[in-house]
Amino acid sequence: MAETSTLNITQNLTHTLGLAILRGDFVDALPSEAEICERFGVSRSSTREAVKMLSAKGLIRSRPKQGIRIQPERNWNMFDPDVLKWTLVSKPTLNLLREFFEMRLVTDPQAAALAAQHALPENIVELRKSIDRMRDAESGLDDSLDADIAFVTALFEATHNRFFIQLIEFTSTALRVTSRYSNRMQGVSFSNLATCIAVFDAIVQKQADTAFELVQNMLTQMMETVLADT
Amino acid sequence: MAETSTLNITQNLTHTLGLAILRGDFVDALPSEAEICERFGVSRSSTREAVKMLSAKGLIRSRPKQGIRIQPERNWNMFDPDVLKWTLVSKPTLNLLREFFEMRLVTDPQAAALAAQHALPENIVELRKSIDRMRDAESGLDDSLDADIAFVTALFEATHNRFFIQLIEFTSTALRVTSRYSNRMQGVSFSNLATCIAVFDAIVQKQADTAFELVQNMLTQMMETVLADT
DNA sequence: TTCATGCTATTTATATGACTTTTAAAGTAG
DNA sequence: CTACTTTAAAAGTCATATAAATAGCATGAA
Repeated sequence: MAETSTLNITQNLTHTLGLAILRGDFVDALPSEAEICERFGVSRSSTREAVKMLSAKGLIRSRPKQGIRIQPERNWNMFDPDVLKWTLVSKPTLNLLREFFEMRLVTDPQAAALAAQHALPENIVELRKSIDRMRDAESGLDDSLDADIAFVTALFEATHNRFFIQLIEFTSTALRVTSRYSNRMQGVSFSNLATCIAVFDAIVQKQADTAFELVQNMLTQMMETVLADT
Repeated sequence: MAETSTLNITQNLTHTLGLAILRGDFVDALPSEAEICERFGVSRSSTREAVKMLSAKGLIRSRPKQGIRIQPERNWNMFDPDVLKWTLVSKPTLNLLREFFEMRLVTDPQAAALAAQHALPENIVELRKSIDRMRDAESGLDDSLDADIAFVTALFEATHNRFFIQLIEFTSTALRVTSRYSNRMQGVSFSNLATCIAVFDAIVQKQADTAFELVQNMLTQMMETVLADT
């Protein structure tokens, strides 16, 4: 978690409206600025700032006379951690999980392969640390989810590709939210310690193909478990 | 293009500041709100709204007393079309192109495979239309870049996976910007008409593996051409 | 010294009101 | 029926006042 602070008014309104949009509470437009102010008891400044934030994430668009209209889903920035979180919280369907896995099944094996090619000593250090944490987690000395996320983080950082690195937030947000909301997802990430060690070894030895296949197999198996009774 | 309107003050400031951040004009913090107002001759409302937009994209974070600080690059939402555009415009390096291709080399073949599995009749119609446009483009009756983007769009829509669909904006933004700023990228997308037709056929016949390989080969070849003299 | 506690000044956060610009839709002239 | 004009609704912009958060300093006790 670590989200220390009490959210301020603007942040609060942003989350409330964002979640409401994702939940489908509004058909194709939001109430006018004035009405939002009244309904939520906040000033126009805060309302406008919240609207700007949601615009920046592609959810809405506001224009004079037309009001605040919801954008077609294509424009929603699904890789934005907030948007992803609102999506997962509001519609945690099996279908969404399937789509999420379809994406990871592409990105994660390739991340492992790129890591094997581009990893620097400091990346190896981080990977080793995360493996240690996973080992600790097995004996209850560390949190399993946090350890998994640390491994994914170290793995993706080792690719030295900014687009893959961006996916760290994507993946960890999804893991955190789903693990909190769905029993089905408990412990579903890189929980297999033995395989992770094998991936680590492959990366150290710069065996990209091996790393690729190990991760691919691990995810395929995981996906089958999670989506078993579709 | 089609971006009809003159940008308003807030949008303008957002782009100016966003680009400046990506260009590295600010070390680790932006000037204070008050100073931004003065320097750009805009009101505080507009300044704050622009700041909120950039915060929503993960570029900055503003807190009382601390001011407006630039976030670590990990938090930047690279899949946001604006952020991607600013990145490409400000640092169109060969390395960035490499990273972009590494990503497409993973997503596009898998998109083709998923399209073969999940495409509905309407998706086939759109794919066919885009192929027609590419054919037109060859004889100068249509714009080659637009036709390519139409193909990518139809392809990714056919996956029926919202994360892949999100990548449409990512890919088309990158194609549009790079083709405008770099001669090296001229005509670099799906320009090979014959292969695209083959991909289309594979999708129609639900041959996921074939579609996957065709796209992968096409992109690999394209990548080698573009990154030839690294 | 060293650590905690309270003060202060700076910067963003919030609220309010006035005015401007954009634009969909109604109205009007031809 | 078309093309132009008017109107009014809603967001866009500006200015100002006040509140809240907080980094850094100062003060004082152990």
